[in-house]
Amino acid sequence: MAEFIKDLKRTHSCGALTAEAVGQEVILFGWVQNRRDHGGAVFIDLRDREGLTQVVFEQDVDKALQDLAHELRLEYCIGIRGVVKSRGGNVNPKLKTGAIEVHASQLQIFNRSEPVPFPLEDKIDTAEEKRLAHRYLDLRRAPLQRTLMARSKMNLVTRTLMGESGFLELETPYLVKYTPGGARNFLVPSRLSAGKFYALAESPQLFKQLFMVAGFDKYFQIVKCFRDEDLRIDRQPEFTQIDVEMSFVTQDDVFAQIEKLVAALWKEVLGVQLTLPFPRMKFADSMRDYGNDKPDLRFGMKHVELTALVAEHKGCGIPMWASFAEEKAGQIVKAMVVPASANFSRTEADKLEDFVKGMGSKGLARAKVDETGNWTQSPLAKTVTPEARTAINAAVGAKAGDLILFQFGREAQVHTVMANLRIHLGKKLGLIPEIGPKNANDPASWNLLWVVDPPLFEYDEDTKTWAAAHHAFTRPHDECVQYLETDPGKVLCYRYDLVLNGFEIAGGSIRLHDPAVQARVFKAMGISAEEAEEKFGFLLQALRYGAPPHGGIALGMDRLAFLLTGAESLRDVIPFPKTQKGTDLMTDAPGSVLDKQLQELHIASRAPAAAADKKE
RNA sequence: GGGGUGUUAGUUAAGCUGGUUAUAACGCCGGCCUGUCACGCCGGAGGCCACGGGUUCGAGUCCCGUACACCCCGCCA
Repeated sequence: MAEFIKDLKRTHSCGALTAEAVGQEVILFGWVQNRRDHGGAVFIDLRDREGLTQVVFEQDVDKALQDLAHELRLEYCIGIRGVVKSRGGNVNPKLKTGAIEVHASQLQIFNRSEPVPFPLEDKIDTAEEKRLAHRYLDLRRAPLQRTLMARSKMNLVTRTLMGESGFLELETPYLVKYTPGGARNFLVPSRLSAGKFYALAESPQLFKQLFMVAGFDKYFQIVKCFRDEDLRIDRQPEFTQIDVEMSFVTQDDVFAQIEKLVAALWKEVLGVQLTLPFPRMKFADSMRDYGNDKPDLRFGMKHVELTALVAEHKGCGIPMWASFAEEKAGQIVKAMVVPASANFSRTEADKLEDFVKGMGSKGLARAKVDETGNWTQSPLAKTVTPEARTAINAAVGAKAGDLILFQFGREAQVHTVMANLRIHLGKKLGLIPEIGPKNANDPASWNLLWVVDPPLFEYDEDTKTWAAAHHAFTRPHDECVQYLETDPGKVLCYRYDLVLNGFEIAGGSIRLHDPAVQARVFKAMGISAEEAEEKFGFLLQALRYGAPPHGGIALGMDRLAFLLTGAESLRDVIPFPKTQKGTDLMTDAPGSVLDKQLQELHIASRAPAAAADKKE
C-alpha cells in the first residue's frame, strides 16, 4: 500500500476544501481536534494551522481501518486519504469547510498523544501558568496560530514596504559595551577579557546613528532588544522593534514614512484603511488634559487643572489645601468628573479610593454635586468657601449629580494617579473596551496620535539636576536653544511618540548633529566634556566627521502585534514569552550553572540559591 | 522595593458562621451506539485542598510566613 509522506504527499490544508472539491481524492495531515465515535461511523475534526476538516470513517470501510479509527484520540497526529463528499443537508455553518467532509479510505497514526494537560480549544480558562509550561501545546490553539501568522505577515509587509521605500536592512550587534543611563542592561561576562562584561543591547540606537554617519541614508531592522526592567502587561525583557533611521529628514518626513508603514500593516493584516495623516498633540497639552504622554482619545473625561484657581482662593477654605494657597513649583491640584449618568454609589467611590491608594496616593478627595451646586458626601463640603465651590464647579463643568474627584500634591504623582484613574473609569463605565478595539474593522476603533514637542530635559528631584528626558542626542527646537543655559526646563525638542489606543507604539527623535549645541546640552546636564567623551566618545567622534542631519524612530513590534490582533496580552503575540518575573516556565530559565563555568568567566555568584541547586 | 488578586482531581470551578467519607462539569479509562459537529447513554478511576508554621477537641475553611502566577506603583520609551 502507498505510504503517507513518502508516496502520499499532502494535497490540501485542513482549511482549503469547499464544495468545489467534491469528488476529488485528497490527502490531509493534521491533529485530531475532536472525535465523535458512534460505534459505526467515526467523525474526526482534523486540524492544521489553516483550519478544520471533518473526516468520516463509515461502517462500510474495511475492518482494519475501522478498528484504527476507533483508536483515535485527541491530539493524535495522523494522515488520511479519502474522497471529498458533500454533506448534503448536514452542513456545519460554523466551519469554513462545513459544506464537505472527507470519507477516509486510508489512515495512519503518525504519533499518539498522551492526554493533553488542558483543552486545545479556541477559548479556554486555563491558568496562563499551565499554558506557559506547555507552550508548544498552547501554540497549537487556533487563536495563537492566527496571531503568530499575523505577526509573520507584519514582518513581510514591513520588509516589503521599507525595501520599496529605499531602506536597507542592516544588522547591529547584540553584545555591546555597557553605557550608563536608560534602561538597566543584561550583562554578559567576558571569558576572554577577565573581569569585563558585555551588555545586551537595549536598542540599536547608537549603531543606527553610525550607519547614518557611514552614509547609508535609510536604515531599518526588525531587531530584538533587551531590557532588565520589571515587566508589565505590555513589557517583556526581550522584545522586538522595527528600528528606523533616516538622513536629511525633518520630523514630518519621519512621520510620513511611519504613517505609510502603519497604514500598510493595518491594510494588509486587517484590511482596514486608516486615515492619514495621524493627528498630532503637543506633549504639554497631553500632560495637562490626560496626565501622561500616551493619551487614549477614544473617550473624554479630561482632567482639569485647578492649581491656579486654588491659589487664587487662598486654599478655598479647605485645610488640606492650605499649602496650595500660593502656587509653588512642582505642586498641583487636578480634578476630573464622573458624570451623573454613571450613577456611582458610595461603595464604588470607596473602591476608587482603594485604587488610587494602590498607586501611592494618600486618598481620593471627592464631592458630589447637588441641584443647587452644593457638595455632599464629601469632607471638603464642610469648609469649602461658597465662592471657591462655585468657581470649581464652573471650572470642571460639574452638573447636578456629577461626582468630582480631586488629586493634589507632587505633580508627577498627581499625573500618574489621575491618568490611571481616567483609564480605569473609561473601562469601568464602558467607554473603552477592556482590551483592544471595539470593532477591529472600524477605522474609528484605532486612535492613532503623534505626541510632539516635549521638553528636552526633566528635572531630577533627587539629584537636583537636569537629565535628558529621552537621550542626550535629541535636537532642541532652534528657537529654544537660547534657553539652554538660562532655563533648561523651557527647551522643547524634536522628539515624538506614536500612541495607539493609549499604548505607546513608537518613539524617536531628530538627532542633534551640531557639536557646538551638543556641548551646551551636556553642560546643561552637568556632564563635563571629559565625561561625555568617556561615555559616548565613539559617537561624538563619529559626529565630527561630516555627520549628516538625521533622525529616526523605533516601533514596538510586539505591542503593534498585540493591538493589531486584539490579543489579551503581549505574551500571546510572542511565541515563547517570559513570566512577570522574567522566568520561562517551560525551560525553567534562568538556571544555575557549574562553578567551573563561573570560574572560566572570572566571576563568582553571591546568591545563596546558586550553591543550593548547583547539582542540577 | 511596595500594593492588590489568586493557588482545591489532568482542566475549570463549588465548598456558607471551622464539624462525619471534599462536590460538579469537561477530560481520562471500560462498555454500548451510523449522521455527529459542545454527539448521546451506562459504569469506573482520579485529591499531600501550593508549601511551612500556628490557633483549636477538630482546619480546605481562621491567623502568620514562604513560594509561584497575574494586575498595578516605583522602574522602564
